[in-house]
Amino acid sequence: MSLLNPPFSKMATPSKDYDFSSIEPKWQGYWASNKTYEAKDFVDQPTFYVLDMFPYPSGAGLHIGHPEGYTASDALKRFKKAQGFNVLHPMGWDAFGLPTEQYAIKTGTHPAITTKQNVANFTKQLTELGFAYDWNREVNTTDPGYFKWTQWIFMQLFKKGLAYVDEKPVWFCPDLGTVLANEEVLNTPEGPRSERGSFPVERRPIRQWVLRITEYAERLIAGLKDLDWPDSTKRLQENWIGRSEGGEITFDVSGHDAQLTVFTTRPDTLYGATYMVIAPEHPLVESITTEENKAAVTAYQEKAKSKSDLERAELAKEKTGVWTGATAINPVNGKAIPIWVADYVLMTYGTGAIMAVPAHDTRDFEFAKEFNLEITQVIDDNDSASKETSGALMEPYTGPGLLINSGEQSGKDSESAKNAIIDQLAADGRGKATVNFKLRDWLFSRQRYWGEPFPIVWVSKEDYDKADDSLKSVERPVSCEIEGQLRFALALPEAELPLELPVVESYTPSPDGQSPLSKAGEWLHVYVDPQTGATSTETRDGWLTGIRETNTMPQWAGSCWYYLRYVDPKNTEALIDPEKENYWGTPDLYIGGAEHAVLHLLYARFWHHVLYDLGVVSDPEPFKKLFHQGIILGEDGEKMSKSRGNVVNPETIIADYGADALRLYLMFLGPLEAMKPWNTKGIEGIARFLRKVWRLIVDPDGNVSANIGDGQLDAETERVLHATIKKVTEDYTELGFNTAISQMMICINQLSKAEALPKTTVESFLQLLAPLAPHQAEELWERLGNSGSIVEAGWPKHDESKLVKDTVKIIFQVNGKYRGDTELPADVTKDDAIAAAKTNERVQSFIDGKTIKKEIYVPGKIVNIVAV
RNA sequence: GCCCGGGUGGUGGAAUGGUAGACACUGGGGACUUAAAAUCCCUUGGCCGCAAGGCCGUGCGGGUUCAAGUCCCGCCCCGGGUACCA
Repeated sequence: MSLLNPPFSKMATPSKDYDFSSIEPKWQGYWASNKTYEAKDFVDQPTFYVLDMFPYPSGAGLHIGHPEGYTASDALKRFKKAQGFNVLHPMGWDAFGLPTEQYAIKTGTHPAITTKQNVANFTKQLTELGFAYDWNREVNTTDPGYFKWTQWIFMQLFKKGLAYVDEKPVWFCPDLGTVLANEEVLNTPEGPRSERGSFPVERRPIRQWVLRITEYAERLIAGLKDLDWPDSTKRLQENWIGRSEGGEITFDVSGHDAQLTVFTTRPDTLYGATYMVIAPEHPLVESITTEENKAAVTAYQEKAKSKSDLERAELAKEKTGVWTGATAINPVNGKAIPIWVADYVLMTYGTGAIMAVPAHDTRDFEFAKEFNLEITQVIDDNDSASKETSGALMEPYTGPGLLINSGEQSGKDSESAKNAIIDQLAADGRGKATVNFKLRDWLFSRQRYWGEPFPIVWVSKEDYDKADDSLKSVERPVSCEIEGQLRFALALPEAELPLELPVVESYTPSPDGQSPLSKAGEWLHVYVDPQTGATSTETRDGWLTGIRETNTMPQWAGSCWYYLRYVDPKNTEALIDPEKENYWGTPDLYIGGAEHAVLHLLYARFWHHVLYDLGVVSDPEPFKKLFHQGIILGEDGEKMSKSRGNVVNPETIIADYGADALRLYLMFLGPLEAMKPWNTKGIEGIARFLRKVWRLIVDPDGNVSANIGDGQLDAETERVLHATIKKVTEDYTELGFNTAISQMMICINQLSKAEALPKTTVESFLQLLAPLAPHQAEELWERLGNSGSIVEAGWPKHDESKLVKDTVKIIFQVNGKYRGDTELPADVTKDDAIAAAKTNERVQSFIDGKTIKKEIYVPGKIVNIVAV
């Protein structure tokens, strides 16, 4: 055999049988040149938009995880197209990103060049898997024609007052001279270290852009309600946003003209507040700490600063803290209570200060025990909490109950006391009901080269006043200190977009953590027309002196809205044409990994809500229906990774078995949403199935099999065929590919037994197979004498009447146990079925001499006789 | 700790409250072949039995039901997410 046999090939397929290595490229070329899967705007057909999470085109190429979700969407696309939908199934590249930039730092290769090569490689690999995307709609986040609109969206956020600048602590590694993302920092016994090189890292406050996602928190929670998403993902987002209702209460600090405001969800426990805690970073620490306590407090603050969040959490078991020496006055009972500093209180949540109620809060209880602080019970536990003989609590009681030791509030139940106490405080302006969110504003800048530049120019206060309002965030001007000078942010005019990245000599951030763009002198310094915002490198009369923003946007930016751009990818006038937006709507289905359950999906929803407010899109929610494909594990059941050496490479599988086999096998492994181990041996069964299909239609000489013609199908085979059409259609609709494939296996086993096969029968079968094994299906479709793509032939329909059997198998049970069965007419009556059961010998032997208590007949299925 | 998933043969998995193990993989036996590949047939949850057949069996313990892998209650184990959110 001519193809025998590359040394590493497991291929066992003679070319005569099914030569996928030539058939597959043939059809890939056919779909491309015939634009079989081109999505046409405004065609009078129902539309279906299926969206994949687009990949980051890494140098490593595709791994087996990519084809899993992509096979599902490709199959669904082909299925929907055959059913007569105008299908939009595009692909693109989330191409800004760290690895490309690091490669640039190492080799000096411009990231755009690397990106281009990687995209070419990914495109080739995706094509070889038979994914027929509408490449006319390809988008690339690094393409200026694309990021022009990413920048445009940012500009709208800026003008709406949803963007601001703040000094936020970020991880910085002096040895690497770079800012690191949280996930690039490891927690080691020696303290936080860089993942690469294991150098010490520290938190440094660096100027950052921040987006006010928290202003949309309420809407982002409310919007979840009507989404067809996995419940677990919805809950994850809900918890992430973390809405909690409570109140703010203001305490006076004794001996100071200062107040301490805390957030609490339990205002009902206010009488039990026996001390207060403020975060080490709290601004009041310096002013209220007494002389005697200064040294200890400062030392504690220093220690807290060097701890990572992770350490702070891990060391949580043992509570630490120091007293400031100051006290506060509990507004309801006038009691003076000590103010402590402790890192179990986070500056980033609420007000950075709490009232501690040790009797009714686990953390406060632990802390009070550690430092011997007073514990006053104010909610009656109804004797449910364990106590010492003295009556003191041995554990905090966090449940509801009646108030005790609470002055005039005593006797109220805790639920109604929450409002009552807040109302009481509100009367003197010491409290109000508030809602707090765990969600924090979105840190939206990176000190990197390979990202979208911000369309922002910084100018002095005087110049800012001269500039036209259309360039400003009018309601909330954005300002900050740059190089010791107070500066204000102006947006570029739309005509200046896209603002492209300058050519730089080095992609490494500067030693102080500034972006590489800060060294691009010519690009950096500009003059600005105060009226239009136009920029120039040369000054003109009355123009303002500005410097550009040197941070770049994070990778999330480009992926926040790409699904909109697919609808109108080449539009230079607008982000999206409203008529096209209206025609296609938002994706009917979004398939992607659960690892993006929170961040990507939340950020994209936020932007979409903003675009909705701006009138750019007609619906506030972008992803109505979401599906998470599972993860393919290595053969050892562990996560695939190079270090474990259990990585399965799709290219090798295609070389050995073909893309159709890989696609089918990926879907056959188990439910799409499940986490499942790869098993290379298992693919044999799929390869066998495909060969069987081939042999059913093509004889050993390569001609159409002699038994295919216009013969008559026997009744049982016909029943199986129609059952298969029905099941496969239902399963595809719900992405139940594994069971659809089983059913097709059952069908092919039945068909291979049939003596005569009408051509239409095998054609129907091929139509069912085509979404998953498109190459082979097209090839056989053609060999059967058809022209055009199989997808154009529509989708087979089952005939319910062919499914009806004349007889049904009735199971006989005695006391719920199987004791026999028989074929009976499908319309058998209850009495006849029971009578038949009683004549069965085995049934008789189990009911003989017993009293029949009950007889149950489940029509068409079961007779159960209860006898004792 | 909290929040999600999930525990079914040697393996991946299937099963609107109605014969548990479909469909595959692996293993065993056989046919074809000089041989191999490919293909086809039989067999493949455990125990007992020559057989007919019987008993047990879906993580564990209870419960509801004529009937429970499926529903309810209480646990155990595994995987993922999250981390003092006041």
